Amino acid sequence: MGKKISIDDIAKSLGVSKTLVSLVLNDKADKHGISPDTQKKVRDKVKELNYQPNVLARGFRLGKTNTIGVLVSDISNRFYSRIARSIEDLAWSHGYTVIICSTDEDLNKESEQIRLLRDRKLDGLIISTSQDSAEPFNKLVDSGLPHVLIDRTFEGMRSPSVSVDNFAGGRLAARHLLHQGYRKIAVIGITPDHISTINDRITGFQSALAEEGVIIPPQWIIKTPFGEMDNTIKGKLQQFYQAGAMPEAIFTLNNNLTSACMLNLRKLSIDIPGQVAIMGFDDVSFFSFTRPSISVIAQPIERISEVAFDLLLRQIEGSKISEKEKSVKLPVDIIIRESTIKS
Amino acid sequence: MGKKISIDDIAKSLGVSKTLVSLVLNDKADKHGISPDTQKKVRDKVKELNYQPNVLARGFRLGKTNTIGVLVSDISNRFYSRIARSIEDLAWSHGYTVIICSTDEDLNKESEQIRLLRDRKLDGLIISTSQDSAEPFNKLVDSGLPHVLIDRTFEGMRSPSVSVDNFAGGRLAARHLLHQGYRKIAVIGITPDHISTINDRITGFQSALAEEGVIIPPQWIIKTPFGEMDNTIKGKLQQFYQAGAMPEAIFTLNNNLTSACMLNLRKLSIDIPGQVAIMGFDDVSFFSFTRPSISVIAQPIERISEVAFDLLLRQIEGSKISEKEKSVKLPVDIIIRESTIKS
DNA sequence: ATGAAAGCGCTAACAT
DNA sequence: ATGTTAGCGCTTTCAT
Repeated sequence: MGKKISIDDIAKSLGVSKTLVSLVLNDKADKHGISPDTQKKVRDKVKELNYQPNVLARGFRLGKTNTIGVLVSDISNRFYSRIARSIEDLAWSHGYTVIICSTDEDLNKESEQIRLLRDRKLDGLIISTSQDSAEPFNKLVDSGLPHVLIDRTFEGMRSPSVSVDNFAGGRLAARHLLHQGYRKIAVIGITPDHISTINDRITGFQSALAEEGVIIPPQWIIKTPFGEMDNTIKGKLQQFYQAGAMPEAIFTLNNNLTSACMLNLRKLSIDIPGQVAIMGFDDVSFFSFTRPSISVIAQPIERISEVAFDLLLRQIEGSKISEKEKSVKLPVDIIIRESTIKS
Repeated sequence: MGKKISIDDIAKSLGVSKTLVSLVLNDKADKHGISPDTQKKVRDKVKELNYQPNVLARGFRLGKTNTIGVLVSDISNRFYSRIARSIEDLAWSHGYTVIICSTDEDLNKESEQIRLLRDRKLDGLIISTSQDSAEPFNKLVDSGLPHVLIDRTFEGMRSPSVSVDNFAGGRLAARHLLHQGYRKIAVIGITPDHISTINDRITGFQSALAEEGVIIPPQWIIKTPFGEMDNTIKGKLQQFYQAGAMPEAIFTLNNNLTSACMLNLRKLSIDIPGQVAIMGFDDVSFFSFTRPSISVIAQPIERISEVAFDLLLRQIEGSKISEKEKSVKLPVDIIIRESTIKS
């Protein structure tokens, strides 16, 4: 309706300078010794005219947008949507809005998105990366764009990161399975091959198995392309089934894999855990009421989000992050349900 | 590394005016009869210097940001995260980024977010609203901010909207349940009371039941506050159970309710569908491999997103939307699985 | 076929 | 304690 009120309008209607108004509005009035009276006058007028600062002009001037970006492989994946949700809450409470981008595990798409978000002068980025090397992030560090990697990281990377102890998670899973008496165990992960979380989970898993002299044959370490999950899993499962060479247990490396695996086992009328046990990585509320309910390694989602946001905010605000704080590794939990319990 | 290149830099290094460069960059060169030669020179230099336009300056000047907002009650709800994901893909393919906001079913929070996004000069909004009246949106229409409501709408509202035929969905569910021989049926929805989707589902459900002379007693129409789902449902279920007055079937009005209901029934060791049948609204992939798998009314998520984005884009681009197109209502499907089949 | 210059709304260095 | 002014980088009207 009414045309846009600018800072100038309110300055003029008060017979003061816009500097003054700007100062008051940005809480710098006291520092500049502007009298309480004038301050009040300004604030009153702002209310009266219902002045809304032009955020774009401000951002343009300052090169700051109060917006952060969250890049994940797929926002409709429950793990990431919960992370996004937590970050969103934290962000809003600090006056930031969040832009969400799904990268589809495509490293070029991710680079493109980072470029675009950078052009838009986002203040910072929280990224679960699909890159295959630390290099792009070391460049990011050099460029000075605040960011923190979550979930997936690289050895010896200079970017701050918060991840989970995937290796320990793998070990936890293996120990439990071993303890239940399973020895012939398959693992299902996703490609590409460089995803750190997947690899750490696998190596942790293998290391604990190895201690008991158990080795997973190569054909039982399955990796499926993102987007081909269902087909790959269906194929492999059928193949095992028809060959009469089903593993005794399967360790699925993220919640989508767990679901896809359950679904296809179900279709083949294979009993869980009677014929195959299932152990998943990532908990999802549904897993507690499927039948059987599903044992998982659970990640501390809220905590990941909190630490990541804190690390990001501190960078944005210009504080130095010490080397110690730079790579946070959070513990995981094992939740034992029915899908792995030998009857 | 290198300091930021501006349009001026490239103008100077070419000995031309920045007008010229701007014209070329915005594909208005031909209209202004700028020679192909010069155009090429400009484009080459842009590449050479790796010029990145300052999006903020541009947005400031134009009052346009190539950003749209998506407001939903909770981005970690699977239904909304899938909608968000679809919209995100569409948006990116049209050069837009998307800001996501969760409103927690809080109408004030939603208003606040709309205000903030408007201040940020977002080009448009796609909203699954928590408001209790059409009024704020009629104001939005007047204010000229492009937007479209999804999922939830109001009668006689002037904003474009795309929703699903919730009434028909309710009927479909009722018919199926009746056909299976269930008569004593409870319904679980969420508060607040004005959510159109919930109400339409209920009235549709009741209308089909009524045709067979079946009436749901008031105490079997349960509504739980968002955020209290689990507790409310647990309480009610226990109460029914202890009173020995379990309904024969329960119609849960969104995917979270369905999950919470399944989970608590499970905890009480109540057999589904033996003791109670469950029919849900909203499909989730997990529902096909829970045991029992869950019958649902499924919504066309991709389609909702497509239509909504199209409607929004056309507004942003300034085309008039005809009255007919303004309220799109999409059909729903019923997916019959095990949770409602009488054995 | 091309350029000069104004101005979008804001902040901050520099007066006074 | 308050004001003047110069820009941030871009688009666009109006000249030439």
